[in-house]
Amino acid sequence: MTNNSTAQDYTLVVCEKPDAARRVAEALAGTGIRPVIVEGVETFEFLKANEKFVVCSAMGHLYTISDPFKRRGVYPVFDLEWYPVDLVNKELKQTKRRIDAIRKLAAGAKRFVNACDFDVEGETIGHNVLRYACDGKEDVALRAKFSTLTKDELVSAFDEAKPRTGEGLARAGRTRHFIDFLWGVNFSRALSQAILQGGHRYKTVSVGRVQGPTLFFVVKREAEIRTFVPVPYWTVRGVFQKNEERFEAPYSVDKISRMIEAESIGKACEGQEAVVSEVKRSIFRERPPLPFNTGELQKEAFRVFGFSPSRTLHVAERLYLDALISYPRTSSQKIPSSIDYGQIIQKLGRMRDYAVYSQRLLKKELRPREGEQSDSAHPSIYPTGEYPKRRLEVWEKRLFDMIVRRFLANFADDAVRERISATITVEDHRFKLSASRTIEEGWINFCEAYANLLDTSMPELNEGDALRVVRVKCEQKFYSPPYRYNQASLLEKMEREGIGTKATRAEIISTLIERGYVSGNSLVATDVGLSVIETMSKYSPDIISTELTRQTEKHLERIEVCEEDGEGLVEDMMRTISSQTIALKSMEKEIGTEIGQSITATLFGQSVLGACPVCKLGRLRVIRSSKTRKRFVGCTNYRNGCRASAPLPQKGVLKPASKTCTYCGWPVVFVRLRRAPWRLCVNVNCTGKRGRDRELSTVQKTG
DNA sequence: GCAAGGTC
Repeated sequence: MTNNSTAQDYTLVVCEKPDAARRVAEALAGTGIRPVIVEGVETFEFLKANEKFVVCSAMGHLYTISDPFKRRGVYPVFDLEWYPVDLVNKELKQTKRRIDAIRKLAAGAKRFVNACDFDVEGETIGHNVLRYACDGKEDVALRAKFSTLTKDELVSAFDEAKPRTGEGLARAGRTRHFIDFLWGVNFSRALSQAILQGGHRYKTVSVGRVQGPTLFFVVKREAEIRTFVPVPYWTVRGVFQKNEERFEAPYSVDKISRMIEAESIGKACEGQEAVVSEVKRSIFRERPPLPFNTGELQKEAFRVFGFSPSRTLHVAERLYLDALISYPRTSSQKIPSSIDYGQIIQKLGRMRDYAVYSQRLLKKELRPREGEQSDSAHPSIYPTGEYPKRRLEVWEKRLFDMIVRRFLANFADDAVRERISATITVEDHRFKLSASRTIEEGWINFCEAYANLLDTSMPELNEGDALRVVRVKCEQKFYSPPYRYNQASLLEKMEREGIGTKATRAEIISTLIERGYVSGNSLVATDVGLSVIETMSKYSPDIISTELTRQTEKHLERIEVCEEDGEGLVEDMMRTISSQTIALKSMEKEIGTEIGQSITATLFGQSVLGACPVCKLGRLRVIRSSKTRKRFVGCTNYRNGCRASAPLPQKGVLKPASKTCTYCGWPVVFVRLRRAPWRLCVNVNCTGKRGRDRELSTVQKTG
């Protein structure tokens, strides 16, 4: 940068977040930084080689796209505009202050530097701020490119900053915003409208480029489980005796597909002599676990504490805001030397729980184990060494401890383990036994509670030992269906498929749960989830396929390097979305009835008795009056005028029958009260019931 | 009361 400024001139530096602004200022100025509050927002002023700098920051995206008309019932919408996020989401007052501050500072600035994270979203954040808050400075601003917030890198990034270098990146980012809004908002509106048209009450139903495929993963798994046919197999285990000790060892083939084969092994071995034909000992090293990135921390906290990924991210966010850990949204598995880990380890040594480990590490050369993945904006998640200034909540303490111990373990020695495996031979059949144990704890000692390595044992066997075959056990088993996803394994699947980001995957899973598409600890696809997927596979298979993300990414990469401008891509997508939503709209009522019914079934579960014979649209369900606390049958379509209702016995367990009443078509329930279940058509006017009404009223009186 | 992506 040139140095021809007067004292009033200044360079305005725009960072992505407050934390980055402070570090940029510190790196460039060294000392002499003056914090200045503008519109309630902290900015930093300093002189560098006699040139004045003001560093300010956004707070993530300050601008977003929206439908200018905001009529949620109208779809498809294609005319979208960029807006300050506080106009779209009124809760975000903070971002308005940020924009005001930047606007004020921009008025007096002579030069502009975009110093947001150097990636697609960062470039977009900077571009939009320069364009909308600084009156079209996006083309004249310089771009400082850095991949870590270290002093050396920041200094050279500013020395080499050039204008118009991120155009492609910004265009890719802005296109991504458009694409996600077009697909997501249009189809979410279509589904929500359909449900209203189908005669059901309003319920938020959504799909999107990431939600769609993620839900589809769960639904596909659900289908695999429901259609799973258990196939039998047999296992064979030998019971052996050495001196007085009896023990079991599994056959060398663990699953045998035919019973006759398994039994013939038994027959061949029983009553025979067995010999320990081989004993192998091997020593191997177990390397320390890799540093935490967002996904690994979420998976580990789920495995050990049962924390959901979104809870983990929230707790980590708190720890970060309290300066206890580094930035928690990162892909990196690196611990760069620039973070001065020696000092951190020393500081951690002042905490009682970690003193021993700290001392041990400081005696040796510090070299962390690192993983392959990196992140352009941040290193892995590590403790800062700061002492908590408030009393941490139990869950915060747990996560903090897990992060500290993982960090310390990264510098510790390998663990040394021993594995023993023995082969027992009977005629020409072999049985296998093995065990492993830790010889030198190394890093395991640093995080014993979290290490996932068990010591196992086996009887002491030596080569040549003669054994008695006491018995051979054949057992029939069945192949099991695949496991349902849990929140951690679904997150892992999203990572593998490359959908969502480290910061959003957890949130998207939470959204699927909130929408009622999936539920439970092991994620079961609900009826709503199933019918949303069924509908979309008919009308817009694109939005539930990972292929949409794949194709989009391919185009975005070309846009990034200016081989494509993105306009053709967006137009193509608009045409697709247009025809798909029109097709869906023509079937709105049918689709809505279907999804609406599954919503009712999912939300009210067993309380739904069956279709309403009066309005034909709603479903009859058991309702408990909030006034009288009594239960009765009502129609889910009550809001739209259906007054179908019926009294119910107040005592006893109700179970809907699968068939309707042969006389009147109303639902039938089984009532179980003390004695055997009693079959009841809920319709008081049922023609098949003459004379039996007394029965019902008697029960009601007793209730 | 709609997406996904930043960030608090």
